[in-house]
Amino acid sequence: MIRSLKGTYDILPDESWRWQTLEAQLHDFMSIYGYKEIRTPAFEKTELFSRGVGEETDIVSKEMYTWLDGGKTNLTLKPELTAPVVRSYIQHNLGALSPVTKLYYMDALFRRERPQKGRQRQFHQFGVEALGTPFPEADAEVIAIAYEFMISLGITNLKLKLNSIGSGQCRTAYKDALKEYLSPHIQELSETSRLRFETNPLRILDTKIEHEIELLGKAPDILGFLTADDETHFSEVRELLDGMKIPYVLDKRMVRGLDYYTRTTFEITSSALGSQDALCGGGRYDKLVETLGGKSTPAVGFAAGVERLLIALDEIGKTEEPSKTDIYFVGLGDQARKAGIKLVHDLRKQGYKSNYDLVRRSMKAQMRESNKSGARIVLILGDQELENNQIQIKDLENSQQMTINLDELKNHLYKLEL
RNA sequence: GUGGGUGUAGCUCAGUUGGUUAGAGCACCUGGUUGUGGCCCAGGAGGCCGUGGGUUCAAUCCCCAUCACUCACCCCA
Repeated sequence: MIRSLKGTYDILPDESWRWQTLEAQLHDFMSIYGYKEIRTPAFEKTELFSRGVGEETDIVSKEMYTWLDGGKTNLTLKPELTAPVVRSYIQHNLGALSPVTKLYYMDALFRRERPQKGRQRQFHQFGVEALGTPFPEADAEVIAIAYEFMISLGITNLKLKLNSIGSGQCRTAYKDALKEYLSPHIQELSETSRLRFETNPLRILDTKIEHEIELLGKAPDILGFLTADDETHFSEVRELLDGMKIPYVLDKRMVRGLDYYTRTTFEITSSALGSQDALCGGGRYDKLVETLGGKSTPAVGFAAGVERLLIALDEIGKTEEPSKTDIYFVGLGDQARKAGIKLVHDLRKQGYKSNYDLVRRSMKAQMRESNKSGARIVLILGDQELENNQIQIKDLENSQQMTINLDELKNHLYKLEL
């Protein structure tokens, strides 16, 4: 038997309606905020990610599905969505149409990791990017979208974590200060932390090892290194969030895994998830457009994990699947079945969700099927009714049944508000 | 890449201290007289007990390997 690959899975009919619902909610929500959808290809040149996301990140260094196309071009299944969106933004010069470009997406992405709860190799994210503005209003709007969308879905136990990692100059200064603080303790650090000490010291802040956390408690504070401008920006973001009554906690140890972030970073977690508890992560990336060859364009955005959202929604109880069918036709005998097919065809053209038996089963079986289908109304047609141009109409909720003239069927259905 | 757990029916799981026809619940199918669902009752279909090897008179059970799934680490959505 050929099975789906590790870390990939099928969304089966029992599950797919939840995805459809979520997608519909997303589209509605984004139109309220004035964001437009963008869709980019499933694969890109590898260079886009190594340059955009950062050579040293885990994503680029060990998680990408990369191959040589036609023996010469290095391609990669997208492991991340911001870089492709920015690539498209530059390529089509979207910035020329308006000072601010507000985009959203929902898409599949690919990372070669060991799967676990809330982590697959092919998974889905939705997210937004607001390109073209350096102002805190944009940070606040993007954070508000992430937070309020989850609230609107009914997810509880949300925790919004906020931080600022400053911009260029102060980051360099902070890195030095952090290294200076840590260097006398370098023997106490774990192997990975020692490696990061050389490659990317900020990531040491991410550690989950107890004694390292303790050690870092006395480390210099990144907020103390922010330039005056960075500081103003950050406090305005907070002020705007306060004004919108969006609750957050400051987490100065939160450093996002991708290289392109500047200033504001944030993350939303939920205790409904397992160990992979981040529902959403994002922040400002003022240098990325430039890095990818566009003109200097400040921007801010986030991405959220769709599978994780669905897990969180599971925890608060499943919603009912919307009714599958309204009308079920039960036919007795060849003539009636044939007449029924024409009748159902007609009803379907009028938009009624209607079904009939495709395997020529007994009446009892057809009645059972009608019940299972969730139909409210059963139409029963046999030789007797056929002769008299009549049909039986049965309400499955109260078991009331009556014989009506076929010509009056539409009126009856209309009255039932189906 | 590393570690733990688990592989028996479509699903959730029993079970055999190694012994001949491997079980339950749910789901599915067919019936319970003439053309009527849900509840109930009866019957039925559906398993190389993950795969390969070893021990044994005998393995679904014990041993080894392997694969898959799963959770966790790393990291992230």
